[in-house]
Amino acid sequence: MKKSTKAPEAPIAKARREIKKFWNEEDDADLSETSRRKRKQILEAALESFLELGYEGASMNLVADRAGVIKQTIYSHFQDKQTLFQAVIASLTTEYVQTAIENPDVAGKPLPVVLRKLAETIFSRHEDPRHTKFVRTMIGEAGRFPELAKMFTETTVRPTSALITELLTSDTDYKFNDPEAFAKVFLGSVINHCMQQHILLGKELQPFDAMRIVDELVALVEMHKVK
Amino acid sequence: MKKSTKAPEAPIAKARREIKKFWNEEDDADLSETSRRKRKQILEAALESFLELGYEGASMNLVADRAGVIKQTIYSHFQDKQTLFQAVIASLTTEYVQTAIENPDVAGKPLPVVLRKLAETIFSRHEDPRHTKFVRTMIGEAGRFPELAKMFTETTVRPTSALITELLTSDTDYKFNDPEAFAKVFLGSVINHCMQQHILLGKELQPFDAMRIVDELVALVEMHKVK
DNA sequence: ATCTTACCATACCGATCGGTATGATCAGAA
DNA sequence: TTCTGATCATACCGATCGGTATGGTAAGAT
Repeated sequence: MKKSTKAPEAPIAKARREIKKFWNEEDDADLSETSRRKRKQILEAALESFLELGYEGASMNLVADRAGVIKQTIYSHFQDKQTLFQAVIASLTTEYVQTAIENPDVAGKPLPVVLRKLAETIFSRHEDPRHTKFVRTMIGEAGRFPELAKMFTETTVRPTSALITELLTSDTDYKFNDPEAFAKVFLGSVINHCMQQHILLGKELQPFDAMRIVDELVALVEMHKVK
Repeated sequence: MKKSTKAPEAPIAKARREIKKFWNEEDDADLSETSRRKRKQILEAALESFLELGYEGASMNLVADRAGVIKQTIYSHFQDKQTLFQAVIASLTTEYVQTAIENPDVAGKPLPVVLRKLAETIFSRHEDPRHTKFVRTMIGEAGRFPELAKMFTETTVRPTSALITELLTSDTDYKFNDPEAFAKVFLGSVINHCMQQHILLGKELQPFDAMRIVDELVALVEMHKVK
C-alpha cells in the first residue's frame, strides 16, 4: 500500500550533492589540521557576526577578532567578504538540509502521524534563535545575493514540498484532487506560522499555539479519507 | 444572515490610528510648502536607497544626492539615520495598510468569492517589486529593529487574519471547528506562496500558479458547507 | 637541520562612513 | 525693506571600512 520511505531520501541526497557542486566546495583533505581548525573558527565567527549584524553591518575586523585570528588569515581562506558570506550561508543551509528529514521512524505510520512529525520538526527548528537569524539574514539579502535565496529554496523548501506531495499521493487511504497544491497549503501554513511568530516577533504580541495549526491541518487531511 | 461589511473596516481603521500614535506622527501643517516637499523628496530617496541596499548598505550621502538635497537638510528633518529608516518603513507600512482591504464591493457576496478576492489582493501586491524589497528589508532588519517588525505584523497580518476569521464565523452557510486556525491556514498558504515565489525567488526556479493554491483553499472551504 | 608554509602583530592604504561647522544664498512674512 | 529661517555649497571631523604590505615566529615535513 504505502510506498517505502526510501524515496523521500533521494531528493535530499540529491540536494546535498547539488549544494556541493553549486558552491564548488573544495576538499578539506589537503589542508593541515590547524589550518582546518582556523577555517572553522573563521566560519563560526563570521556566522555569528553576519547573523547578528547583517552582511554590511558585520566587519571583517570584528570577524577576525572573534575568530581569534588576524585578517590576513581570513583572506588566505576566503577571497573576499562576499565569498565568506556565501560560505557561511551555504554552510548553514547544508547543515539545516542534513538535519532536515532524517527521521526514518515514520515508516508505515499513518499519514497524519507522519505529517504531525514533519510539522513538529519545522516548528522545533524555528525555536532555535540562530535559525531565526539565519532566515532573516537570508531573506534580507535575497535581493543582493539571489543565488543564496535560490539555493535555500531549492534545497530545503522544495524537497520538503515534494516529500509531502509524495506522502499524500502514496497513501492510498487518502485521495487528494491536487496533492501538490495541498502539500503547499500544508507546508505554507506551518512555515508562515513560524515566520509570523518567530521571524516577525508575533509571539511577543499575539502568541498562537502551533498545535492549533497542525490540528486544523490534520483535520483537513482527515476529510480526504476514502470511506 | 451575513454580517454587514462594516465590521472588517473597524480593525483596519484602528490599526491606522495605532500607527500614527505609535510613530508620533507630527502634523505637517506647521511646515512650509517647500519644506514639506523637501521632506517628501528625502523620504522617497531614502526609501529607494534602503530598499535597494539595506539599512547599513545605504549611506546618507547617497540619500542626499538622490533627493537632490544636502545632508544638513536631511538632518534638519530627521534626527539620525535610524530615525530616517524608521520613518521610511513606517510610511511604507501605512501605505500598504491604507490600500489593504478597501474593497467594499464584497458586501453580501458568497464566502468563496470574498476569500478569492482577498487572496488576489495579496497576490497582486506581491507582484510589485517595491513591496518585495520592502518585505525583504523589514524581515532582514527585524532583529535590529524589532518595533518595526512588530508594527508590521500588528497592522497588516493580524487585522487580515482577524478579518478572515470573522468572515468564516459570520457566514452561517459554513461551519468551522476552529475558524481562527483555519483563517491562519488560509492566510498562511497565500502569504507563504508569495514568500516562496517572490521574496525567495522561487518563481525563477519552480514557478507555481497561485490559482492552484487558492483553488485548493476554496475547495477546503467548500468542504465545510453546512448541508 | 633546513625549508616551507601558515600564522602572527602591526601598520598602512584610499575610500567612505555618520554627522557637524561655516558661511553664503534665497524666499516669504513682517 | 528688513528680517528670519530654511536650504545651499563646501569642507571638515574622527572613526571605520575592505583589503594589503612587511617582516617576524612557530611548527611540521623532508
